[in-house]
Amino acid sequence: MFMKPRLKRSFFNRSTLDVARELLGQRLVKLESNGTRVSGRICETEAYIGMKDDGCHAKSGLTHRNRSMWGQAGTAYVYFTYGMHWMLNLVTESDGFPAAVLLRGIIPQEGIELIAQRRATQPTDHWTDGPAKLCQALLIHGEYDGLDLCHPQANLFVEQDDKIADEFVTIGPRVGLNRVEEPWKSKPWRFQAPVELFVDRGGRDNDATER
DNA sequence: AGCACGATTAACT
DNA sequence: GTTAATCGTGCTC
Repeated sequence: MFMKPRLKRSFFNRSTLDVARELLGQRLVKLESNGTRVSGRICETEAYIGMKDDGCHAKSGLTHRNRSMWGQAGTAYVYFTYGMHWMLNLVTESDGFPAAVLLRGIIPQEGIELIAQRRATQPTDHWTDGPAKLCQALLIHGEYDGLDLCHPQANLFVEQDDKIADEFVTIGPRVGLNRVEEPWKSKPWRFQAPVELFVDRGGRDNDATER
């Protein structure tokens, strides 16, 4: 099994909307300390863009909590919310401009046994279909805030994988922004790819197990 | 110093 | 569809 290249900083150092769209289909990988790969293909993202965006944490200016958003593209912005949940964002655009893409869902690919353990109380379909759920599955927490995913030795990164064609991408408003004002509340900055697109159609060793 | 609330999840009626 | 869980953060007094 050959390894695909990791996404470079030039991928993240672009318009946040482009990055959010293009991340669909790409593979989020966590390398555990024993070398085990736990990964999934990204199927849902949201863009948060600058201090004017009322839905973006950067709206309140630079604080201890949100400082990672001002970092260079490819930096992780991991924050804690609701007293119990961690969320993973990937910082975009130029160094000094606060913007990031929230990863809201992945389709499990590798390390399934570990994911099953970490998400043991929930059915397969709901292992990684939410921003806090995927952080549970990959054990991503505050120590990852500020991590450079483009550093050659980072144990968390995004690997190149097959793109998702435009015809399959659903674009709509971001979710969970209850008290956010218009026009920000309704900006179509959420990108989704359907789960069916990621099912393994076999073709290699598992033809016999299909059908 | 106090307080309202959150880029959510899981359990429950 | 409704709601408890659970606490750091940012804003007001």
